[in-house]
Amino acid sequence: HVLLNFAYYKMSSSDSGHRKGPSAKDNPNYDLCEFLMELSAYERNVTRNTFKSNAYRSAASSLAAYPTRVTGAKEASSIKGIGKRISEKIEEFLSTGKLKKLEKIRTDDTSTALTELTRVSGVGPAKARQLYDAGITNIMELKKRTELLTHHQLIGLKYVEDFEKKIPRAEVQTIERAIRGSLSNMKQQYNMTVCGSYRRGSERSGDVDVLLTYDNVEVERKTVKLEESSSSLTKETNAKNEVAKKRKDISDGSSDEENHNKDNINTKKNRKLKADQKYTTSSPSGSSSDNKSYATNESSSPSANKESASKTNHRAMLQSVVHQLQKDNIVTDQLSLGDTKFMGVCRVPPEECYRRLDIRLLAPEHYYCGILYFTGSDLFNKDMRTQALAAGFTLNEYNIRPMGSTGVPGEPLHVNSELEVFDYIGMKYKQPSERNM
DNA sequence: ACGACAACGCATTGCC
DNA sequence: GGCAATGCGA
DNA sequence: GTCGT
Repeated sequence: HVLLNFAYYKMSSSDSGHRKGPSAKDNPNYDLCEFLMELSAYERNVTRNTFKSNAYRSAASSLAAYPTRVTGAKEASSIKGIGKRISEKIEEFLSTGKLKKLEKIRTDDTSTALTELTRVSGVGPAKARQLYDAGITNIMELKKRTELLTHHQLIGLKYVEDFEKKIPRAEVQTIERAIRGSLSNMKQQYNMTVCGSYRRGSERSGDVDVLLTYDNVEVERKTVKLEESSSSLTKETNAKNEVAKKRKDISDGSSDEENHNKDNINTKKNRKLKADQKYTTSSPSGSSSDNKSYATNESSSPSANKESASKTNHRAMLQSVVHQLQKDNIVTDQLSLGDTKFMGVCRVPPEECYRRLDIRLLAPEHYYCGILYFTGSDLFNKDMRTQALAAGFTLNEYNIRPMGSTGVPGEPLHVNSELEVFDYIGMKYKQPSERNM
């Protein structure tokens, strides 16, 4: 049962025991939600029917939000996401206390094995099947066959127990402080917000989801640099002006509810242009005297435009951040690392558990749509996107754009706070804690 | 009866 | 080597 | 499996 809860939480990344997060233990249909989630896991891991799996999960989610105990099939099928087949199953469960289909699944060796193997992060339905075909039926056996695993899966195996444990709110705060402390020692300063269910006020989180953005002055400086070293100036000049404009927008930005902007101080040190700065695209060169070893690639092709330049910068910046966190013994392992997203593992002693940590690096103009999106909840986002469409906008994790009459999205609107997004689409602002849907 | 069910970043594998 | 497809996660 | 067309 622990296992199934895990699968559920893993999918919903929501909290529990607070507000009305799906399947809080006090919900009157808790047992029904549980068996639906078990069926969801079965469809995912065994039959590999994602849509059925999602349908069961969606049904469980609706049921979790239902205020009273369901008493029969008729009542059940009135709930969104619950149709004929599921209401029949609910009926069976209510009258007999069990489900024949589920009893069978529980005793099925293949099903049991696949579900167990997918406890390992990085092992999905396909890999689990592959391992099972190789004769591996549980985690103990898997530990003897590590040559079959990718790097991600090895880390997942190493911490399989820890990753199933929820993170108490106080510990998320500890981790947050540790990261802030570590990053404050870098020359490049970052704006940071911890999102996910934590930001919605949850007492327990599945992982720590950090969003970072950088101050535009840095981008501007580099753009200038590119401009100087470039033979074709037009594009770069435009890019510079555009960035400068946005920079102004942000510094002018009225107060937002979290004061993000304010704790991101631009010290003179930051502004100082190191003429002799060594830019490298590779090794962050380790030396503690040069934390700011992310780089522009000066030797990049002369036609380098804004996009390619910022891409290069992002990659180096995120690498630099991760490097710093490793140096300070916060990040212990890495699952993946790219231009915009790091996924890995952290631990802040004296805590013994290793925790999943995600870091996303966003361009400043994407920051507020980013924290909105990554704060969730999933259902809240879905609802908000729908309302956005109704109001003539399209909203995603990067920006909000007006929908032209042709159906072609227009240019992204400037956004300097979460509130502004709500305003655009005529929605009353909701505190993060009010977004648990 | 029948298609949609979100879209995407990163790692790995498959293919040329 | 390069690019597409696949798996996985969230 | 459910929903909308």
